[in-house]
Amino acid sequence: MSELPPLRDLQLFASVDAQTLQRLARDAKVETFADGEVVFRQGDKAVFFVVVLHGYVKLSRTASCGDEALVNICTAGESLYEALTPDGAIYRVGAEAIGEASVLKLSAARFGGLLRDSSSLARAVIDEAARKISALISEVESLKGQNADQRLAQFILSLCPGGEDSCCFRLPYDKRLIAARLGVKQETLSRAFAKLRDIGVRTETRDIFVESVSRLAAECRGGDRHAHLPSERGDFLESRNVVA
Amino acid sequence: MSELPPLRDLQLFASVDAQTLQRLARDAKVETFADGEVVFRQGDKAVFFVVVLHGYVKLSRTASCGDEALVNICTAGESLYEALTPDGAIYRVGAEAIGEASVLKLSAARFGGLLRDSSSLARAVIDEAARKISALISEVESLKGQNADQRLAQFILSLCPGGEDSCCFRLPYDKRLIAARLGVKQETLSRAFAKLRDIGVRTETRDIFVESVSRLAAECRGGDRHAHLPSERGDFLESRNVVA
DNA sequence: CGCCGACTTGAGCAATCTCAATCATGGTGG
DNA sequence: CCACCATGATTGAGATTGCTCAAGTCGGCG
Repeated sequence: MSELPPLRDLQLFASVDAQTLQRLARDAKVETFADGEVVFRQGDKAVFFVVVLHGYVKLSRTASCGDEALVNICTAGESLYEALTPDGAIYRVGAEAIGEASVLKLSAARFGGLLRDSSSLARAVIDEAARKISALISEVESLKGQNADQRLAQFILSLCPGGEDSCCFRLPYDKRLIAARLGVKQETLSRAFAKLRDIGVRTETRDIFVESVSRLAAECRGGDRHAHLPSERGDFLESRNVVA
Repeated sequence: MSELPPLRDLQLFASVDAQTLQRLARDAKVETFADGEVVFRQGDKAVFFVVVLHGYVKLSRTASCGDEALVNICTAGESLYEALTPDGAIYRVGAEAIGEASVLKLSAARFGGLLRDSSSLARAVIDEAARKISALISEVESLKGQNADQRLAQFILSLCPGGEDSCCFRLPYDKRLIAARLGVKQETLSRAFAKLRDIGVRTETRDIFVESVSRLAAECRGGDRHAHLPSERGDFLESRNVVA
């Protein structure tokens, strides 16, 4: 139970009116989780609307046959909106902290009420949903149309800070999770990393060094086979606001 | 340009207040399309919020390398919400009629304004977004965790009318599209249909006869390997409303 | 030192794709 | 009525991709 941070700083609430923000703050609870701790389970009654404050929270859905599909990895400022069923009654996916993480919990019932009263809050939620949809469409697109190597290339690309054509940075979480996120087995991911080595992507445990971001971007579009149309950076991370 | 149908009858607008509905109707345009006609193109400026009135509209996204991933097939009462980018400026996917179809076009600018003024409309959009998210999560889940046979089984299952354990019905669109929807090639789909024949799913061109729906449901959970946890009907089609 | 977890690598296998041939089926024009 | 074609669907054979299982490496850390 740590201090309540200013809600205004969260992307989700950036343009919500002050009064609503104040009301939200009134019953907001902050909770911290250690690595691997469960935020909520798939099937639980959805009593809270949850927003990530810091760290990463993994959303995954386990099918009746037992295998688990990673749905998203949410980070600071994102809600766990996609965890809710369309009727908002239960969580359709489970949520678990990756590394230490803290979240904001808002009473779902009260949140629903504020949604009715505040158009800026409603708008914020609509924008948030649009971002989630956008990210999911990107995921479906890459699952259907790209092989493991290309998906990894795109993922790394999405992590590259803009600006320089060569860059280095650290992977946000371990390779087991990256594999799950890309929808492949760890062994396959490992081999994909090996292939990227040939086009100037060096990896050292968790550190990545990209020789040429543009070279990498070309890889996403299919190695060397085709090569036209302007590049378009994939959005494993997203931003902005929606509808009209 | 046909008659404007009562907006109230569309699932999307079912619980929107009368005044807003009236305002929506004021500038709503109905447009009809023949099979294969383009409703809008990927990258177009998003000047309309579009809702399907009847028939099917295919949403697909073509990557820079040219191959096209089917994102969704929308039917009566559904909006083409997921076509919008998070900032609502352009369409991130293209829309095309499958067979004859008609849609409602609402000025995006005006729609945005009404969204601010009417909490019931905002709520309707939030619910719609939640349904889209739910469907997309199901799709990601099945792409990551199931093979082609299981995906087809689940798809057919989602088309079975409830009630009887055996049933027959007609496929809503041709196998080319079903293949795209499931993310496999037509040949693979054809072989998957052949396998389902062994477990009592007979196909005659476009007509399907399912001997035992429960037998089919078992197939989705992994053929015969595992068999616990209560069944849960996949949602290629969805319904209901959201967020506490 | 020795174990453990995370990662890598190898070899064989299964699922899916690709390319190509074949088979309805429905419509068209003679 | 029939020959002919176009389209969608099926089937086969071989190439690819990714998976499984198993072994091996590497870096902490007790």
